Amino acid sequence: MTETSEQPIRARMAPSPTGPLHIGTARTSLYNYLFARHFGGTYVLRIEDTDLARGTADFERDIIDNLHWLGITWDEGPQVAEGEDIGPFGPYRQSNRSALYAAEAARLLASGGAYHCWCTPQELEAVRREQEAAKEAPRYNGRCLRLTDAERAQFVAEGRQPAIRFKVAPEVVRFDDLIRGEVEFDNSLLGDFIIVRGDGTPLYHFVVVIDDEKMRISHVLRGEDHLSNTPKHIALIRALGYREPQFGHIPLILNADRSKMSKRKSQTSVTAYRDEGYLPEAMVNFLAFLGWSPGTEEEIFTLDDLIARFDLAHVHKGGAIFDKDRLDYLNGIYIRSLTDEQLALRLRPFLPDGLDDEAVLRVVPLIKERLVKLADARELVAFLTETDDEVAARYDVAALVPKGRSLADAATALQAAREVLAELTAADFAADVLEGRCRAEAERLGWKAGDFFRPQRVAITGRSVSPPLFGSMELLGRDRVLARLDAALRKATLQESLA
RNA sequence: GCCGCAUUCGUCUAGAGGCCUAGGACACCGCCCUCUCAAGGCGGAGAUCACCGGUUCGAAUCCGGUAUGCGGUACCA
Repeated sequence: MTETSEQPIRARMAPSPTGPLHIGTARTSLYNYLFARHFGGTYVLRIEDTDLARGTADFERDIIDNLHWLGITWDEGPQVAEGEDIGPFGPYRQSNRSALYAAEAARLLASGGAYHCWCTPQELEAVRREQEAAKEAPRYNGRCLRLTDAERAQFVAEGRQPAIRFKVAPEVVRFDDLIRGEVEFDNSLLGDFIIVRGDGTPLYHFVVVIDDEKMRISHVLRGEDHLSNTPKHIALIRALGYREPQFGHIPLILNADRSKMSKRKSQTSVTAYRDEGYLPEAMVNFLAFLGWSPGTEEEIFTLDDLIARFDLAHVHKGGAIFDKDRLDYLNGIYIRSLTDEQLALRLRPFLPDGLDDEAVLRVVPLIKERLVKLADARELVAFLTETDDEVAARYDVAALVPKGRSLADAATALQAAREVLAELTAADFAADVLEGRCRAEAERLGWKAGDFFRPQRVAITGRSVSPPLFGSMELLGRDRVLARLDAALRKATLQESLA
């Protein structure tokens, strides 16, 4: 396979801190990580913060934190936001590498591989419009390549700051994409492009090539949106005398309408999913399968499983829609695979402080298989922290009444249950005991158990959907259960007397 | 417009010429279980493998064309 070249494998992720960690970036980072780890290679994090205003520190922090959250680790690069770089090829933030870029630009200028361009944005825009009107490919017309010394002097005198433009050789560029196979482009269609702005800051296409070379990157796995950019990069690589890494372009993650996943149409920040209570295990498993499969029917994979099994041969070529239903399903699987102790720990940040750690651990068995996301726990356990009044205020008396029964019936059942439960001591208030008593009572009265339990469920939790009734009662304790039953009884009789 | 890439159930996918009357999973529907809701079990529906034409005894799989979608075409990354 092509991926096992003699070169040591070095892969990288190169996020730009222009926003919080994006789902697409996370997936690309994951694939690179899996690839590097699978082959025992080195993984590098490079922050692409060329020419970005301040305020990016927060985004860098978000990106690094969330990559860590996903379980992705790297051998070189900043390990924490604003932290020191680790690794022999730093600095790993492009904002700290300006001198390198300037030197390489000067080298290209000296060799004739690039030239100064004095054209203003307005002039370029005008040319572009003309070309479009003439139905030509819009590309640089090469004016500044043919400038006379006098013209050049004139621009300098005007105080114009030249950009640096790369001279693209008009040749067909071919490369063997790790995922798509042989791809070829005609670079004569490209036109010379700018690599350094008039203000001296370098552009993406230029710095990415320099950094990948200087950081000895052997394999560049990136989104398919870069496929068309690759011939530019190869042209630059050749002009600079660099070694060509292997390129692989992975399919895009799509919005529901099949366009490239975007903030406008989808929830794209990893943090947002994290805040909803998705588990990193589920996220990783889900993301990995958006564009890759092991080639079998297995579908539950931990990060380590993925490292062991990941291969480029099974990476798809077509894009994949981000299907939240499937993420939900996987999240449930991973939630249920945790021990109660582990789940309690993960639930902690999602639950009110009023519930102590002990209480959280006790309620976990009741809600575990009812959780799609960790945040769902809030509503499920609310009855524990709500006051008796708050619970009573949540429901209408009609909710107490089982189908086919009257309010008077419900009151009777409630009263009967109250009496049976009141006989128990606080110490005997255990789910199995409670259930036994209530079932016996239902039978004695000739009620179906489910119907008999309904008014109690509503009275105790304030909701007609709740965790298992008797477990809930046990957690609440004798006094509060009786108080809530009494409150329900009062509501019912009050209603009856009004009727 | 030009260039490039892609195209199997609604979705994620298995599939590398005969094992495919196309398999799994999610979602959906039904039944079972059941104190509600879930979880779980069982079953159902759902894809003329984008289309057309080749190659071949045989094509979802190979070739060509078309269509559609997406991406790129910036002094964005």
